[in-house]
Amino acid sequence: MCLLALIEEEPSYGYEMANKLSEQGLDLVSEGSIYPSLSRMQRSGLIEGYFVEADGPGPPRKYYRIAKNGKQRLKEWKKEWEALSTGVNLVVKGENG
Amino acid sequence: MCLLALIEEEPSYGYEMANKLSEQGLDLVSEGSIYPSLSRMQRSGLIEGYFVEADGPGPPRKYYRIAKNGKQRLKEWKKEWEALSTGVNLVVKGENG
DNA sequence: TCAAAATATCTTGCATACACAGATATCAAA
DNA sequence: TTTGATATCTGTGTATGCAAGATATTTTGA
Repeated sequence: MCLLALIEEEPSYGYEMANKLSEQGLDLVSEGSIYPSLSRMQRSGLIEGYFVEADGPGPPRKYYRIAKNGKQRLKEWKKEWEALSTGVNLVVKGENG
Repeated sequence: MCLLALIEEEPSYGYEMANKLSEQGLDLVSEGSIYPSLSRMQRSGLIEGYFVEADGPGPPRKYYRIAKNGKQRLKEWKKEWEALSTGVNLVVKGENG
């Protein structure tokens, strides 16, 4: 979901997304998770990939943009995340019967 | 973490915890996940189990109370959850570089 | 009396996700 | 020409989650 959310804001590539997530404290998400996840999302039609030559050093970057299905899926995922995090917060803060 | 948090508040048993979590909208957590998870936590010393006869129908209930290691672990998990949910919320709300 | 329903736990089988580690490729700078 | 930064991808082991079903006990009601 986070990868999709980043891509929705603006197209990006794996390496850059790993760094962005890491900046937000989500450094548990390593490249070994990100690349397979991006591949899966492309295969299932949530995102579209295209290559862009790097301006600096390094091989071509595989950029991804969000697809129509991806926008829909992201909306659902956000709702699910909302419900999940709300529920978890209620439980860990001890507000339950 | 949610199971531990429930048990810390007051000792409980799997079936009851499943219902409590479900009330908070966490009905993704089915019994097929809860019982193995409780067993693992007992095996690793985070919680302690004991049997209590049911007052209504049904077989004896396996109650769990939190152990010393469990309290410590729960504190860590809460901190991790805090960092994770904060990070995810920043990303899905589009507040990143 | 006997069947059904509610309560409660546990196990097996399957799929999948992920982290870790390492392989690979490209280009710039020293 | 070697090092370092950038960038992607893959293989392996482990953990985990769920669905589904087996099992047990007691109450309720037909």
